[in-house]
Amino acid sequence: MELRRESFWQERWRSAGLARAEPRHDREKFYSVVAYPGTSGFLHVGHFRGLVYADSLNRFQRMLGKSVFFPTGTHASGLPAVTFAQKVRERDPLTIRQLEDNAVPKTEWPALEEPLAAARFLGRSYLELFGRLGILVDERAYVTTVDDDYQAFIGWQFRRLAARGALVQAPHFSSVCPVCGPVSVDASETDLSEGGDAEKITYRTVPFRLDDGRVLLAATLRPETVYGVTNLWLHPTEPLIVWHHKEVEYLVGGVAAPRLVEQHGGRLGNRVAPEGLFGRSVSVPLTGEKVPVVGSLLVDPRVGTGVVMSVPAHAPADWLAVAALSPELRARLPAIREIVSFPPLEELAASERELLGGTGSPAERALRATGAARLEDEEALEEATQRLYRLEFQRGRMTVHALEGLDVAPARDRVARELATAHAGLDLLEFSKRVVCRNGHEVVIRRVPDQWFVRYGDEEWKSKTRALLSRMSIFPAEYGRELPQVLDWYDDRPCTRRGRWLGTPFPADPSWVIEPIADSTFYPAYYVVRPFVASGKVPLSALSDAFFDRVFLGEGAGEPSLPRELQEEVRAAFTHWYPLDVNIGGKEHKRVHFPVFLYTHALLLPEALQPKALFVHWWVTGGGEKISKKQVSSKGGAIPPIRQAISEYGADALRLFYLTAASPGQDVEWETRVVEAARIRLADVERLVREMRSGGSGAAPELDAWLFSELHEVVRRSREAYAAYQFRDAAELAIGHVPSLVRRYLVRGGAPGPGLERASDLWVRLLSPIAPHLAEELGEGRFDSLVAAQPFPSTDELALDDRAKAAEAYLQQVEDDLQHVLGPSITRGDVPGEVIFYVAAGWKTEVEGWLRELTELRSGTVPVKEVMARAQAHPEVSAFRGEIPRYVQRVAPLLRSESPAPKVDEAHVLRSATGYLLRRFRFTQMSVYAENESEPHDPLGRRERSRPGRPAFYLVPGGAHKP
RNA sequence: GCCGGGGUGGCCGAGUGGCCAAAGGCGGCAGACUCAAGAUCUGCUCUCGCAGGAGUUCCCAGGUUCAAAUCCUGGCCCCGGCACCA
Repeated sequence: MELRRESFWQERWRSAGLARAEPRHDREKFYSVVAYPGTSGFLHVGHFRGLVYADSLNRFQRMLGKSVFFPTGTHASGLPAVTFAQKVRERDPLTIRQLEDNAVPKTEWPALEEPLAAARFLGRSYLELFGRLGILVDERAYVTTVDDDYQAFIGWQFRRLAARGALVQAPHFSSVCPVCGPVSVDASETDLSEGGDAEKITYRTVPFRLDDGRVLLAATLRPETVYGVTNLWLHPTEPLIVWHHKEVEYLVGGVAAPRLVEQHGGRLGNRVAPEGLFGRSVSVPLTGEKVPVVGSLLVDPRVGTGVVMSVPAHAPADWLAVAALSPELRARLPAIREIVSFPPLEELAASERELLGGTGSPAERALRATGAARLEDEEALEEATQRLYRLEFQRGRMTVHALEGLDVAPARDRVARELATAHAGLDLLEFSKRVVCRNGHEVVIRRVPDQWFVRYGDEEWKSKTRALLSRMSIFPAEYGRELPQVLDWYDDRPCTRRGRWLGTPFPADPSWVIEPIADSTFYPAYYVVRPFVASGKVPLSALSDAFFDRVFLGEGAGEPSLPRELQEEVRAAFTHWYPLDVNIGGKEHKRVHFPVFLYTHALLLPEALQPKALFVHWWVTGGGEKISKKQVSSKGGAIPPIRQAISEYGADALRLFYLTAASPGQDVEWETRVVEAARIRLADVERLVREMRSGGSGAAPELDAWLFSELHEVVRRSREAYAAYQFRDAAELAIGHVPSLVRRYLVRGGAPGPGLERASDLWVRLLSPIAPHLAEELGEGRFDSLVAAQPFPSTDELALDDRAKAAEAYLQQVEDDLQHVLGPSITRGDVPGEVIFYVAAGWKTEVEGWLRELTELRSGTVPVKEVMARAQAHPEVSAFRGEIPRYVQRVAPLLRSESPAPKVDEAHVLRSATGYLLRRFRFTQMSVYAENESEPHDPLGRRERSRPGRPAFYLVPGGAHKP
């Protein structure tokens, strides 16, 4: 099939209105969505996996006679389009390459420098690409999240959430570029040039008061160790800065000071040289003990507050630093105290035992185990620290009086709380690594005192969501097992941002913009409304809360400016398409989109309208990683742009690749040779179908009966596969299994004719959800409509003929055996001879039947006696008493792992296949005897070998035998 | 550490008690076709055997079973999430 024919068929589907969803109350419906793409740039081959799954499923459902609704939209909210536009403005090389790859004329570039325009443009380009892959989308429902009507919908949704108590305001720490505004720190790095994988770390601060009233503010991740502090460390030369906060003068490092101001307010004061502090005492919070301040190079001024608690018994670095102190200094420190104990050694794992072997403090023992002897042994010291900290947290128990008997983990929380109550409780948040925004500024963490949250942590709401989940089907099942746990840890989520984001203004305070995850939890509902708005039937001005209450909730009298019937029509459309049958998305949605989607539906809709299934698929990867834009290029990049891939391999080949390269719960590596192989498989299918129709006399009725029986099974299994979201199986049946059946039919002497004509028409329909373009091409002129509008094959169409199937299975077994014996000589074209078959005598069937019964009764032993007893009572079998014991000995062990031989007239099957067998194995002659026929030619005594379903045969050397 | 998923032939990847030496694809080998290459077609692709057989395999070690890639126990390793940590 020529690839340009694909666009021809796409046009035909369009003009036939195949994708247009009309509520049909006389039919079942099917409504699915794919998580809509964001607008960070052009789509690549990694984006289409879910869409192809969805389209195949939708096409299947359509062929079942259902009315199908498949809308899409574009998720333009947030920063991606802003960043994209900016990169266009800057003529960023990678972005320019994308524009060129996607054939965007230079004259249009200036328009894309504006974020909204860029978002809309990208969205249209997505829609166009969907079409090119043959994905049927109802474009009348297409919407972007920056459209006015969508924003009216989101406004309603948030007012509804607020009315149900689902929103709350609380302080929050969010990532901000001090110059450019809020940014999102995540792996996609849309807003960043560096540090997308950074995590937020929360240090607890611990105030140590000097006798002059100033406070040295230490930062720690292990506040419970305050009970083991012997001194404070400061960097020997780095100056400190005074931080004035609520009447207190804190002394902190120069890096931490501005961070603390971002997060807690206050103002900065003078610099203070550290020298003046060395040797002075500070008092330890909670214990009141006095400890000295000491200088040490172990302090990294960039981390924490630059004021470090020294806990030598439990921190290897502190132990080393204390050991290095002069004796005079050393003498001023209080005794080193151990504050944590461990379970007895025998209860620990080997690696833990090794760490804690020997004597001395835990820090000392860890140092010994790792071989770290000096602060400069960075690697070993790091290992000692990591392992000890982890072990203390997991297995340690507090021994200090105030916390005695508590495990370390709860002790840590308790001390943190006590410090917060007794003192200011000023946490310090820090990134785990440098984070830099797109424009090169370092990103900071800023306290936002009045952040809006969606209350996903609310227990009542959560349990409603759990209940919804328990009623749903989740594919693949592993994700279903994972989801309850995801809900367990789900907590309140910030839902608004301030800054130059695209999105809907937050209703209660329009200075906030609703953030991108939060505006995409209920959109399948809006798709139903959108066509009414797009067509002008419902004006933008009518999209009031009263309207949405009426349509989605069935509450209230509706929007007064709209005719009542119209609103009821929209309401009816909503209740027709809802509940959503399935939401399809990639694995990146497992912990973000899908949970909030469930939450929102659980809250807003009654049970009957809540979604029915989730389907999650893994990624298409390049080089083992999620495909990045950098890899995608028309000029020799590892991965071609989707446009190029389509024109090179064709939409159907790409679809087949997505459907068959791996099961959904598995990443699949993009490999052009595999896509190429898919293209070739399709070409084979096409050739074969054309051959099937080349006219001819057909085949023997038994062969047709066999083929139809096999196809009957194929149809049944296909339907089961789609129902279970096993797209790979469905595709493999249509593309792999059917051709092998047809080839067998042909090779068995079947010729094109009525049987194959019929089979081909069925096959074409089977292909339609998988390779829809090819199916149309092969179905052209053979149906009363487009193939995509034909009914999916039904098992009723073809009779299941067990006898025909059994006969063919028997013949294949015989062929396998012959093939095995003849081996590669056939390929080599060696001179074959004559073959003589000996079909097993009837008594063998009888005996095997008995054996099957008996072996079930007495496993393990060979029941010769029982068989003989039965044989005595059986006149026909008893005639062969002499042969039975040997036969039973040989066959009994085999039966356990064999299924019963098909019941067929073996001699008849072999004789009817004579021509075929002669041809296939190039025998010169072939004859068939019954084993107990009077005088078959059998010089080697082969006939004794025969078993039911496994005839014995004798390959006459050189074909010398003449009967 | 907790939870979830996994470890299969040269590679990718199906397979969850017996029709499994294990689908399909990729790669490799041989043959057909071709002036040739490519594409295509056919066969082979764990070891031994060359009369349809035998042996050894599905991370490792045990176990259950007449029968284990599949079930159980223990261990090692990998991935994801959470927790923890620097």
